[in-house]
Amino acid sequence: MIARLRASPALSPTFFARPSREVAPDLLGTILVHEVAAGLGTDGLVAGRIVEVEAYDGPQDRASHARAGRTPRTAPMFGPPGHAYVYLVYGLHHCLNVVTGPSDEAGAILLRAAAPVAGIELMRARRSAPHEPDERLAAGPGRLGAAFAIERGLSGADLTAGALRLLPGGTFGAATDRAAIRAGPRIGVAYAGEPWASLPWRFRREGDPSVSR
DNA sequence: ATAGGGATTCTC
DNA sequence: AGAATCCCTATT
Repeated sequence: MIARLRASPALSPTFFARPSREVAPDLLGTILVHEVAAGLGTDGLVAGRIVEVEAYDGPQDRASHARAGRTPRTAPMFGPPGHAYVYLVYGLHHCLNVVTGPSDEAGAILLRAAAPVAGIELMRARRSAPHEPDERLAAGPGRLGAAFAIERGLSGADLTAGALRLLPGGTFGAATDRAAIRAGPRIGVAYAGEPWASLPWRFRREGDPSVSR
């Protein structure tokens, strides 16, 4: 399993070069992999199947971090597709996004939850959650960040090549069928006002136990 | 320089 | 329901 994950080619930049709300549902079922080099304490490979995402658009989307235009923190959102945008929320949790659309047009997709497929004990150790069921270890954007050892230094990293990457869905096990995808409003964006707060830009696999609560 | 607040999670 | 906790962004 680990060897196959290491050998699999990642999704290409062209996959991400579309509007975030179009890429978002296609991300369900893809596999997030992060290999951390030995010697850092919590080294090893972890992987999980993406089961929940949220699309964010450019400055016109008042729920998006791009609403203030290009700033030091959000610069990756205006960069090339397929790269990471990482931020710290509430001073506590690191959240991982994938940048979409062409360079100079802001767009990103927040990875909100994944079903663990490899490195499960490593995820449990990083989360310091000895009694958490396997399927809940990356159930939520902050939990996913901790389980996958996401940090701000990864913001701007290329997710189509490198230690942190996304693999196509369907390669390992069944592909996610479109009928099982459910759309709804994004979480925690009431401050954006209408219509942004109600747009159905959160996508998840219906009934999957790893979706956030 | 400083104030206000957040794309969350855990515990009480 | 409330706390934890840091850094971003806008304003003075």
